[in-house]
Amino acid sequence: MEDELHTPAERRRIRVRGAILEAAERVFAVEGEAGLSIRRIADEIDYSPAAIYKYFGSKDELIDELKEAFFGRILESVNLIADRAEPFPARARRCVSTYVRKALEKPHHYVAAFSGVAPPAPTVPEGCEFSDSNRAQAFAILTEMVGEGLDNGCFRPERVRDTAAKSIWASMHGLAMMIAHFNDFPSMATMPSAMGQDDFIDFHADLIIRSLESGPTKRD
Amino acid sequence: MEDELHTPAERRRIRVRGAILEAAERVFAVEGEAGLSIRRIADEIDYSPAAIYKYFGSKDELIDELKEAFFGRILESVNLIADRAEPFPARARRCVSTYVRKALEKPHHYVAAFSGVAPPAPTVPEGCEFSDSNRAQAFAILTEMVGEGLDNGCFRPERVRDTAAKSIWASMHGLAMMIAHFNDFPSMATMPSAMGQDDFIDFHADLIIRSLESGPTKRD
DNA sequence: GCGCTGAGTGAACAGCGTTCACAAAATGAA
DNA sequence: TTCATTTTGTGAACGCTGTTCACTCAGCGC
Repeated sequence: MEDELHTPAERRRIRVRGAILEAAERVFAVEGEAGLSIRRIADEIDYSPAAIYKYFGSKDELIDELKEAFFGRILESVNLIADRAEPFPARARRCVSTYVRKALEKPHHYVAAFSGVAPPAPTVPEGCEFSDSNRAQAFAILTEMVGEGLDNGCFRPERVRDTAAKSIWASMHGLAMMIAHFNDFPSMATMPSAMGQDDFIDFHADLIIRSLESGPTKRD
Repeated sequence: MEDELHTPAERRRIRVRGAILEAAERVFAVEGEAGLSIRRIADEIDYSPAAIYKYFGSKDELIDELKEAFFGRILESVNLIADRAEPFPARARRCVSTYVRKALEKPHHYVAAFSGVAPPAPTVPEGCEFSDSNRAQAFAILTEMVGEGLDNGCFRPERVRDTAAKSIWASMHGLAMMIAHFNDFPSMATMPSAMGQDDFIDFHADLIIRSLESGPTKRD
């Protein structure tokens, strides 16, 4: 593809733009949306705050790019698992647990990506953080996975694929949010759990996939 | 109990405090955390911004009270269902769907309540939004429900109660967040779904409970 | 009436996102 | 090279935010 940009001006531009993103990423990962200010980024890269606006239309636009890129990386990892040669229900569980683990590598990113509330009216999606592309891809991966389970005879056929896919997404999203929010989940301070975080992710993934499985509940 | 406060000063104080909370609640429900400022509340109740600080230590403290109260109301509703005389797996599903529906009555409240990220280190829980009381209650309701299912023989006994309870919480939390974030979930713009939001909540609740059920997968 | 405690206020501080007029630099054309 | 044009970067400002502080004033016990 035509990725090479020739003129020095173009190369300088994408380099500075990259530096802005990189500084923002660094601060955001540690301090979250609260600790990230335009002036902070400007300090970090030795530019004036106004300079940022030559590269990004607004702070929201900049942050959206961080979120989308991160979410894209999550999907990439899940895709790698989904395409692997591995017996099916185990592979499905692995997709779920991979999604959750990847999301938790940058909790601030993940939580922020889902922190907006869409307007209730059927207006233009203004508050929505995700590009249709990322949403569609997440959805496509899961739908394909469910379809495979149905073809295998591994999943009950009574429900349509996309509904089940969305349900899976909701459940694994919920776990990622829970762990990100309560740092000690599942072993909360008020009521400790015998199970560690890593085992719990696997347990949860198992429950999610099991809810779609057909036949007697066997376990490996 | 001794709820009656006698002196006029005391009564005036709780009245003004209530007015602040009520104004904040009103603005917050419609415009979310972004639209809620101390000056806005002050305008709404015809006080000066500084006056708010005679009643609340900080804006965060005020908002935390809104979130906790709302979450408490959700739990109240779920508790009502949990205590009802209804055949078991159906009642369990109803608890889940009630939680989600209640949460979605004020999406801004619910999302905001879970939007923080806890610090990774084993420090004092500073960023945590929930009082131990609310967390513990949510957890207790679900644990008791799972226990009942185990005693019924309705649930598989292979896992401990509190682990399953937390898994349920995560899954239903995920659905509430998804719907709050994507206003059109589950029927997203890129890939429409045949199922409406209400039916989807029931479907998801069914999947969650089903994942714990023992025996052949029968449906009513 | 006197003193005191608490409610309420206006002004200010530091920080925020953003804009704008302007300087400096890089670019393309002659 | 020289000139004109476009792009990149800046300092200062605007209006907003949460919060503090010295201050006034009303209500209360004595």
